[in-house]
Amino acid sequence: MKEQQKLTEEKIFDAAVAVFEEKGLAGARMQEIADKAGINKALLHYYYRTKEKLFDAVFEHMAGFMFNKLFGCLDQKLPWKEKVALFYKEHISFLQSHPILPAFLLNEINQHPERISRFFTSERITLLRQNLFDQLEEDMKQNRMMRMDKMQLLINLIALSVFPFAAKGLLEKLLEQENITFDEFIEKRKKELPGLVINSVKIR
Amino acid sequence: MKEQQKLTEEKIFDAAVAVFEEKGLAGARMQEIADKAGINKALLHYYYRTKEKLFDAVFEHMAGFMFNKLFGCLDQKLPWKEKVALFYKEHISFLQSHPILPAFLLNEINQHPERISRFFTSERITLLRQNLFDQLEEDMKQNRMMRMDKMQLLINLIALSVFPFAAKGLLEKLLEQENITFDEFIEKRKKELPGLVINSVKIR
DNA sequence: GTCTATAGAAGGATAGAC
DNA sequence: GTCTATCCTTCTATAGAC
Repeated sequence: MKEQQKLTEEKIFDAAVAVFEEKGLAGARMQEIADKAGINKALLHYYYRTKEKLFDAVFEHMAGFMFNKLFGCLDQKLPWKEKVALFYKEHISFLQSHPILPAFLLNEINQHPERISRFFTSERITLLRQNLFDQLEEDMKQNRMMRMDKMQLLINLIALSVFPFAAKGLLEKLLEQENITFDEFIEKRKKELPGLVINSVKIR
Repeated sequence: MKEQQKLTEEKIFDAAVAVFEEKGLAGARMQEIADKAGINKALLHYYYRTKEKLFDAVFEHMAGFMFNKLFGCLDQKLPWKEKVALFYKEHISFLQSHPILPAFLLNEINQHPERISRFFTSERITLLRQNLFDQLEEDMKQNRMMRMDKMQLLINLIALSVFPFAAKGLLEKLLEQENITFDEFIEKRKKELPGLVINSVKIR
């Protein structure tokens, strides 16, 4: 009954997450999702009507997961240096648990940018300004860091952590030649990035 | 005759580049490529046999285009500071002319990493070591820059320029709220990145 | 709620005329 | 070399029994 239904719907959803993450909307097959969930195709449509609707549910969930986590780290009330340290610690650990999530999201967003409008509301941006940009402005005014465009700084912060995951396939090929694993590379990165970023905006 | 054949094959190829770049292998439709080339589906198969083979030709060409340009900038015999300046000038200008190329390549590489083995040979890596890493090692030894992992530094360099393009759809949504266009954002970035990167590895 | 069987559409590929 | 017409597989979606 209710309990069993929950389980089936969940099994479908989890299988859909796995397949969509790996293959994307266009490349995913309903049959593969059904197989992975241990049920048949008809049940997918019973619970989610269409492939698109199933994908929407998956995308919505994963995008929320990612962005809430990301903004969550940046919203903390902490001095700049500590905020950077916390951000990379938390955020990269999150990415290590979900290594192909960035590639999936970036690709689907490029395909249909309107999908994320709901996550980048003006309220969300206002919050970002209050919790991050105002703080940076204060630090710059006090000469505690180099004056620079705050949005550029935010993108730098994110690029340095997210890009290696978005380019995981490429990076692994590159690292193969150096006899180092992706995980080792990321682990080292997690330690080095905070110092690097703080250094990059230091006034000498 | 020969001349006309060249033109048709070229029209197909160009149309295929446009459609595959936008939709990816799985999302692209032979019909759309044919329409864009101004011919019919049958001709696609006459020239390229299968969708896969057409895609292979497109991918091979675009990947070569991207990586040759990228490594080309880094191979120059120039002091570190000038190399960084040249790299961002050349490389970002290239990306501005091909803004959706990174997203396309990264996605297809994640889907089939073996496709790029041919571009990351041990010879190519050896060249990179000689032309970039050895130089960095020398600069570090002379205390002209902070000691750090050279591969990490290379990825930082690339992440900062490539990520905004790989995340173009997302970034545009974010910038919308700030009333700034993607192009303006990139133009500013092109000016600011060299100083930032050099600063980030400076010894104080 | 879950299954089997199948409809129906889409898309890749080919045959054959010109 | 190029076209029209069509085949055939794949995939989404539904009908209907249990």
